[in-house]
Amino acid sequence: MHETAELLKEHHLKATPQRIKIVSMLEEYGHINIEDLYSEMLKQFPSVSLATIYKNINQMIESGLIQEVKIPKTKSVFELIKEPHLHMVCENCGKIEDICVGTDKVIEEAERLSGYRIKESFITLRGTCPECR
Amino acid sequence: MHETAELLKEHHLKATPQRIKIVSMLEEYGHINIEDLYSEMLKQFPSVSLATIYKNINQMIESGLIQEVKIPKTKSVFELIKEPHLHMVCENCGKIEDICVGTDKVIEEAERLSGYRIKESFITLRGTCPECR
DNA sequence: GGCACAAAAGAAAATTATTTTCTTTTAAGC
DNA sequence: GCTTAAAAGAAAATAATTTTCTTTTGTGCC
Repeated sequence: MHETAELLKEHHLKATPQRIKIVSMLEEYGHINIEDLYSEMLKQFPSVSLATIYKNINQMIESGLIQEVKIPKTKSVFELIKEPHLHMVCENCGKIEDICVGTDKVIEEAERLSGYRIKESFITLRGTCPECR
Repeated sequence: MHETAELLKEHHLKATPQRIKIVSMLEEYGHINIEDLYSEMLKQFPSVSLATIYKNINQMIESGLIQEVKIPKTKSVFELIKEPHLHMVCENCGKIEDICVGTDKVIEEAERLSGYRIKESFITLRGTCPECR
């Protein structure tokens, strides 16, 4: 059995063709929004329902397989959960890239200044990518 | 004329009572979502329309007076634009606090690693506040 | 202070996004 | 292969946001 199916099973989700496709797309594209997910799915599953997309995305979030990335001024995208990273968004071409830079410093200082115990960090930086300059 | 009206004028927005109230609330609460904005407005303007809230919020965003803060797992809030800061969200009580900690280090390093020219940073940290521990 | 007018408010309808319900289909264990 | 709980799909329902249109009002100007 291929790995994507395994991944779903580990998260207590039945490995349906639609789900396998969703996860494959997340692996392929890294970040994808509902609209693109749906139109890509339609190519392979002409009768797929948007409800199926939403239901699956929500289940995958609940099971801890993926997370929503809310981006200022843009539609949310979804991504597989992996090691901590930050998001670079190009305001020109819309591309989103992960940067695995140590965010420990900000977190540490914010924790000290605020007295909060920080569990998760969501960092999105906007600017222009090298190709758009 | 009071300062809030001045602020609106500077942003080329007519100083209507409804707008003055919205800005006052943003000043008072710091962060507020559409729902709370609406229910607070209703107390003073019983016939205010949700469309008025949305239209004004959008105009204020366009004019650069406020910005939307998209928070993972929660409704967006709006805030007056001021000096750069990050957001601390308590996952227990939902409180949102601004922390004016230098985020320059991450930005600098992300810029170096990614080759992007960064213009804006959106940093949200989730955890538990001192009162909830 | 009163007038003129563009802009804003409010009401209702329209659109878009998301969720729910219900029936049919299917993956997974035996 | 058979059973069954879970998932897919279709359609309706709900929620969120925007648009349209008419009435009202803030602002500049006299």
